[in-house]
Amino acid sequence: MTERIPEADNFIEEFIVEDLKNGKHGGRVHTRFPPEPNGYLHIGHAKAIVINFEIGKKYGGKTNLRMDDTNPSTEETHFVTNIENDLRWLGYEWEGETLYASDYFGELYEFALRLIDKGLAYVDDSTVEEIAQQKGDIDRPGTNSPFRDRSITENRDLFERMKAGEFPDGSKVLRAKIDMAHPNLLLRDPVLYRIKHEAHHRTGDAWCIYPLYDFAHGQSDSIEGITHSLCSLEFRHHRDLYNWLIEALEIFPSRQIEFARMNVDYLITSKRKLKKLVEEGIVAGWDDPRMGTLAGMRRKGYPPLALRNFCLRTGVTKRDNQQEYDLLEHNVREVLNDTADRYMAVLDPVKLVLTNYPADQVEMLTAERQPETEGSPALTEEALPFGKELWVEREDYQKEPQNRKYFRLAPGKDVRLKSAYIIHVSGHEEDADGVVTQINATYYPESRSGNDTSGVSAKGTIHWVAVREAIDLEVREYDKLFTDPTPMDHEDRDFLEFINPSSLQILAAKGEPALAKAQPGDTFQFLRKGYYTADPDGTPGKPVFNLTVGLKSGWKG
RNA sequence: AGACCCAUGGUGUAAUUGGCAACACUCCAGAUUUUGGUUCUGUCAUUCAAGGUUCGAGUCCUUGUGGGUCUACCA
Repeated sequence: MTERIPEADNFIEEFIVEDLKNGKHGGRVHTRFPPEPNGYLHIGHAKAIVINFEIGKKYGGKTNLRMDDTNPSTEETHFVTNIENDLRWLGYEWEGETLYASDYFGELYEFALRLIDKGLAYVDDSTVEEIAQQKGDIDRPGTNSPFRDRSITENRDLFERMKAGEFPDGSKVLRAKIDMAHPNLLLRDPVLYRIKHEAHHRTGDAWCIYPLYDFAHGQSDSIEGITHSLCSLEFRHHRDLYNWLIEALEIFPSRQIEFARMNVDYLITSKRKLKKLVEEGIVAGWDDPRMGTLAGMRRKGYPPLALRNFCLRTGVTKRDNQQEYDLLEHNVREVLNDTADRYMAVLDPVKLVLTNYPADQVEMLTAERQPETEGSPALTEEALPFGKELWVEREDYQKEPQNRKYFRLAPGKDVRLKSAYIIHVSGHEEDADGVVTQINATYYPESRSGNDTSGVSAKGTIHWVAVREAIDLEVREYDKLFTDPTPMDHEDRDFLEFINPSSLQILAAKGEPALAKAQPGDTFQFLRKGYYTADPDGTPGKPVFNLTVGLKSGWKG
């Protein structure tokens, strides 16, 4: 077998390549994504998912999905299903079944016993406050617990009785016996097990003692034979404990490597804050398109490929980073430009009447739907009704344009109606307030799209919808949820002070009839406006569309 | 303040591990365009500071500066 090791693209892969070259673990690479099933996945998780799964894929390895469910108080099964859905949607399939740290409770308990037997763990009767007190300070060594020197026999007995349910919550914990003066506070006799007489979402009442993160995560990695355990920077200090436990327990040496989590402008990734947005009714739910959750971005219409590209292209390093919103949106547009079919919808309609067009005539034109891709022009398909009365965009009309380079509707202008005719604008009617109520124009009968013999040239092209055949659309125009790119970074102000009051505008729009077939999740480009995705709230009679991302506009009028 | 981590255009990431600092996004300008979209071309802009090693330093060393993380019976 001649194995070629792929070239490393970042420092984590450099470590992996190094391990591979040294023949470590027999050339095996095994990563994992270990969410806690107590909330919804967000863009930050997406980054971790992409890193873990892509590395697994790249180096011929495997990636597990493991629920880090060691705290019965906060975890629920329905989150598990959600996480699985999000992962599949993102485009990843994990190795085998979904795994659970709680499946290892038995082994973990044995590990604890092993530690006790080695004199490396003890049962402590101190209270939470006392333990915090003993911990010392950042520049003050801690002090030993009065229970630190219990005999192995006594520790074993006490721990077994903890498990048997003889003691109430909080009365005892199991602690590792390391060094109360260690510069890394995590090694000052960390708590390994706590008593919680609570039912667990999977193990039910089988246990009343539960391991803490530091005594569950690394051990789960070991049990699963994870070779590279990738996590975010804030776990750096845990690595010392992670390694200490591997040595003490003499178990499979998984290697923890930390990378910087991804931050994105205008998006928050704090579970607690996300929850607050939902609970205070600031957003419609966890899947509100303004949320940085995967569910929200899915509903907004972000293609999974765009998210993967975004995560991949922003790289993997150890420095704090703040990604620009523009880059996220660029990745979304890039994918959608290649994949979204094109339709016309008028978001802010005003009536346009073609005075020289027969009143009862309806013409079926053809429109280009598929986007033009390299080498193949846009395909022409699907009928598009045209008539005397049309809806056009209010902002596409100006009574007296100031800019000489304005090419859209205005008195005296010739403008192309996309896929239809060129028209000559004669003028408009307005109400007492000067608001335009109708635009009048004539059309050039020989200028029909596809066989234009009129000789008329129009600089501008606008979208439109035939009044009689138009269907009603509810269009939800989403904007950024916050007015500040980093609402969490203000020590003196709460992030809720930066809520964008106009992050959602609901529009009564007019769409071409073909749009009636839209299924929830379908994304289209509304010509000249943006990409819109059909929302589950829509009904057959009245589709609802969410703004996924707007088109860029080079117009600086 | 102790330990640990980090520092390259506006943002993010590269630089064959000591050999002409580049790519993407953004901005701006132009070409093409029946979407003021896409595509194409071009412009502006970068190594935290000081010292040292070296023919040569973004890269190695020292000191400093700035930022981050850590004192939950959460993960």
